Amino acid sequence: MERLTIYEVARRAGVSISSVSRVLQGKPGVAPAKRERVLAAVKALGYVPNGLARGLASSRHGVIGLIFPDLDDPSTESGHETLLYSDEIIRGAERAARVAGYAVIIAATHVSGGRDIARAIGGRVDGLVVLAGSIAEPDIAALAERTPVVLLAAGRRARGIDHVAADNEGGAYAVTEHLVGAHGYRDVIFAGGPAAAPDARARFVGFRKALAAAGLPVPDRPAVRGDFSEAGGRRVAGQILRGLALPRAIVAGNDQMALALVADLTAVGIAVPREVAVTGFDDIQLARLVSPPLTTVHQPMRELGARCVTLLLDRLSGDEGPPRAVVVPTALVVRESCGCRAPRPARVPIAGRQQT
Amino acid sequence: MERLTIYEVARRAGVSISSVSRVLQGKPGVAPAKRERVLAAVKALGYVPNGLARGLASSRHGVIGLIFPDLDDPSTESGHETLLYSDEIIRGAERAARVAGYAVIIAATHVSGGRDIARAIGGRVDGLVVLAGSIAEPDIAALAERTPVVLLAAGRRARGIDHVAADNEGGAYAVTEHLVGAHGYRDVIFAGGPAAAPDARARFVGFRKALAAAGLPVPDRPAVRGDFSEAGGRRVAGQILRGLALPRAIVAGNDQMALALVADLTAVGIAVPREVAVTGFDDIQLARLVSPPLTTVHQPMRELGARCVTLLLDRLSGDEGPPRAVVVPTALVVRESCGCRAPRPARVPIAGRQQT
DNA sequence: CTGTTAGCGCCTTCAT
DNA sequence: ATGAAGGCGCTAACAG
Repeated sequence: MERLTIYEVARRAGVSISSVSRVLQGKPGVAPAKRERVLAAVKALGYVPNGLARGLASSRHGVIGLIFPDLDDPSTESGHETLLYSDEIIRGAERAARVAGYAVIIAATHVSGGRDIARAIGGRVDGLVVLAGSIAEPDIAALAERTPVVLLAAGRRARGIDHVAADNEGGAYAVTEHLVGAHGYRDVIFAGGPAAAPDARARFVGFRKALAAAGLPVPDRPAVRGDFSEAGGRRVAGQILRGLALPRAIVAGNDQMALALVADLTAVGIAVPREVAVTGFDDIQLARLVSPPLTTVHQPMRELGARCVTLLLDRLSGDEGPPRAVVVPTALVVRESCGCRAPRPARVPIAGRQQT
Repeated sequence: MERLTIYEVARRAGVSISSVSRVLQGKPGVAPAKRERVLAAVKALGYVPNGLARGLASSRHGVIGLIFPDLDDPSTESGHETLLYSDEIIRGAERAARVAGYAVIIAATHVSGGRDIARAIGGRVDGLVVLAGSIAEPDIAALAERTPVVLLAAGRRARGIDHVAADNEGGAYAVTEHLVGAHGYRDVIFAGGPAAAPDARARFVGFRKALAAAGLPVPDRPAVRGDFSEAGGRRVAGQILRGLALPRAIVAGNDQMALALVADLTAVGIAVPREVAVTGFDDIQLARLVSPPLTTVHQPMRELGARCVTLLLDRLSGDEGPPRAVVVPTALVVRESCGCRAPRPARVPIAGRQQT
């Protein structure tokens, strides 16, 4: 692990470091022969330019920071379903970044709050993608003054900050419409998420609009409310079973709740979707594995991550326009929990079953 | 976003840049009064040291690289269950790193293979944590020559490279023993993962040992084999239903397969666990949401990520000892798919059900 | 305790 | 087309 610098390469190739630098950056103005020799030397030595020095000299980090909430931290607004997808978001962001020659650095906000992350990665990135809930709004604003920032999935778009979000309202509208339209259910309720969560609100809005469009009575607020977690779903199930009249269909605020709902409903002998239809939101992996497969709304997490990065890159390359708000479309995924009959994979007849 | 350097802070505080530097690094040897003034200036200016310059000067990036396979890339050994957890791994790694003052940079390997990532982040990290399957072994070896590398979840520990893995064998042993011991099942089969996957093999080994310990016949290879994916699980279900005699219990190579198995078995009217018990491996979130809740083996993904980082940090701080192989314990999670009766949450009697 | 002075490794004018 | 030389912002000896 000896130090290997551009000087070494230059010496090996018998040229000046300038030429090496030029070749490495693919800049023109280097004789083909020389270029070959440099390349050969680089390969022979296994030389990789020092990103630090390179960045310092060009005053460009080549790195984008990704800030997301610390899941284990009880003080953060956790339970937010977005968290479940940070993996996908990260991948989407990473890919978009790499295409543009950027790396992605990640940081989870800690208890201490947003001030920390400034120190943690503030000095080593060109820009930041901040997941909603990871940093308090005032802190974000402060951050945004010194660094380009794109907010992901925040509700009310912070003033003056670029913003990317999934079309929660449209998605909720779509499922609800499917329920009342395609299936003709009239008694449909919404199992909401945390009152504070922007996504949860947007979904409820979509739900109401769909109801209104169908000429059905529009509730002022969710019939029941969970917290986007499995526990929330169970609690909601309890509420429904205990007090409410059983509705014909339930639009759950997210898949986790929907799944828990289905589980608890089924456990007490209520058939889903025959007696009660249930839909989710997010399209988590197991939504299609459970029985019945969950009809839900797909969130393009990867694309969300990617869009954040491209937006950020635009800013980095000098885009000075007014703050943008990008809405990434969601998609209705019809499976069976709504009452539809999806084509099931052919079942092979059972061959031999010994024991019982 | 004007440039703000240490000089500005020094001027504002009426001291030399050295003092500012010392204060910022928490080094001793600065008069309390001066220290205060510096801190005040820093805060007033909102100064954040440039990580690039800092790194260059101290020849320490303060960054750890995390390499994992690109999921969408068909050429990578995907379907590997570890991938499902990269999120958890990342979080574990990030936290451990942050505690030590390091940031984490991530990169997914692309089709092009491992050579790329060297350029991508090679020059900007102090060390690398490489998830198995993301880079071909020879490339890893090459990498490890220039940078400290820790391998995560690789099978045969590459020669001379630090290595961290979950106790797959022990976990498989534990579930299997539970099945044959606690439940007394004798006809137990193993639904394997990809033949090449090291984890899959280790789990099979544990399975066999448990069988041997119980005095049962030990198969040479998995009765059926999937690929760790949901599709794999379905395929396995097909095989079992079609050709094999139905066993009393199935130890699936991972949760995804187990879940798909349960779904397909149930779909054709086979009761789980009454007729066939099924167990998984990994303990993914929904393992406990499905019905019946899945008995499985918990993989401490977060801890795996953290251990990789701490191991790496040891190396970075000069540990020159022989390569280490850390095995992180797994844990049996008994739920219901094995035939156990977990305490179910109390069911509230149904209040009012209108429509049917 | 404090300030001065070299670099860290590379990019980038600027001459040649 | 090519090389020489001056920073980029900071840390780390080194003198005071």
